[in-house]
Amino acid sequence: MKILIVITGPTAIGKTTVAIEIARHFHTEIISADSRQIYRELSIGTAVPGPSELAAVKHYFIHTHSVSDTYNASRYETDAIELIEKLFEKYDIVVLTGGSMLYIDAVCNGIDDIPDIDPELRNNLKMEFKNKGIESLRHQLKKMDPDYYMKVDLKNPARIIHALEVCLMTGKTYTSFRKEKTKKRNFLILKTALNCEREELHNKINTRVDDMITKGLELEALRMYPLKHLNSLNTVGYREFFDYFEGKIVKEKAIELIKRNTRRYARKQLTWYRNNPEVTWVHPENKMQLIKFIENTIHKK
RNA sequence: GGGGAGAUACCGAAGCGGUCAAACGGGGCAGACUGUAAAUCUGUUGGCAAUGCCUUCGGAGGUUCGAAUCCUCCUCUCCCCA
Repeated sequence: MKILIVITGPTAIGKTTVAIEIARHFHTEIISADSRQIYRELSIGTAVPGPSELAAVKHYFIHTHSVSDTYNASRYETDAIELIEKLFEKYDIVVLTGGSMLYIDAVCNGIDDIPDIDPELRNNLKMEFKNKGIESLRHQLKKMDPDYYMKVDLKNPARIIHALEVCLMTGKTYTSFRKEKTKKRNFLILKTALNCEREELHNKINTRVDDMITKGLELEALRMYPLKHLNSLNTVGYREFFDYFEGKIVKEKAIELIKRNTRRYARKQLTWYRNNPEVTWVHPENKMQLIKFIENTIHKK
């Protein structure tokens, strides 16, 4: 039986270090599940593994794309599954690590097939939202896909726009694409997540952000400033600096906001799996517990 | 030493006799989530055995059927004049 070991958890908890130790222990490789570390222009602000870490274990999906490429959870699913199958020809165990919960979900459970959306169409809908407000979008969705209209969060423009763009693009309802069926994978998935006391996590986040600043996050963000409109740069650590560059806030405020927004991001990540019984929680210092847990599972199978 | 302004929940800040456990903002916490997901959106935020009860609006008294709101004294902060 092939096993995919998922190691996730909030940002700054120490996933990289743990994943490397686990991968070395089981003599295998690491697939990154991080929606921002895939961009080669982003290093400091996304805390990509350093050269020595990348040399210690082979990593995939780090710096593989450009911020101007379109990438999303569905593409990641396709790419990752293809890679996982290839790696399983060589290894019995593969490690998947990262904090992008939707990406991990796409690999574990699959995501429905929906045609690619024309960027212009999306833009038009965005403009419509800006000019006419959400009510106009709701009204259209109610007509085009009443079933989904009943289900969606009607206050969330992103959801409504997405459903609408699918309807307009395909001429079919968004509901018709939402099979919501969990895809069966031909390998076992072991879900683990790292976590610690909230205060400890906040300390880790603060020191990490300070560290990013000394490493030159400001300059990295400045280089990205001309591309600030890209979704890939709607990212904690960059957008706060963009506001600073535009004189909207002072630098100290930007740094403070990066810390706050990172904390919030960590909280959202925790919410994703907190009540999921499939997930085994481990303290990042407790690698032995994690290794034992994995070995026990292997022996049972 | 003289004059003035103010002390409100985690923070900032409204309220100026009942409809106040107290607007609003921030922060915190909780949650949703299927192609933008480090995104987007929502709820909650004195305590509890909770359609009610208890303790709160610097402190101590007082007026009143009733006070965060009025009066007296005290403590502290800020500003102006000396």
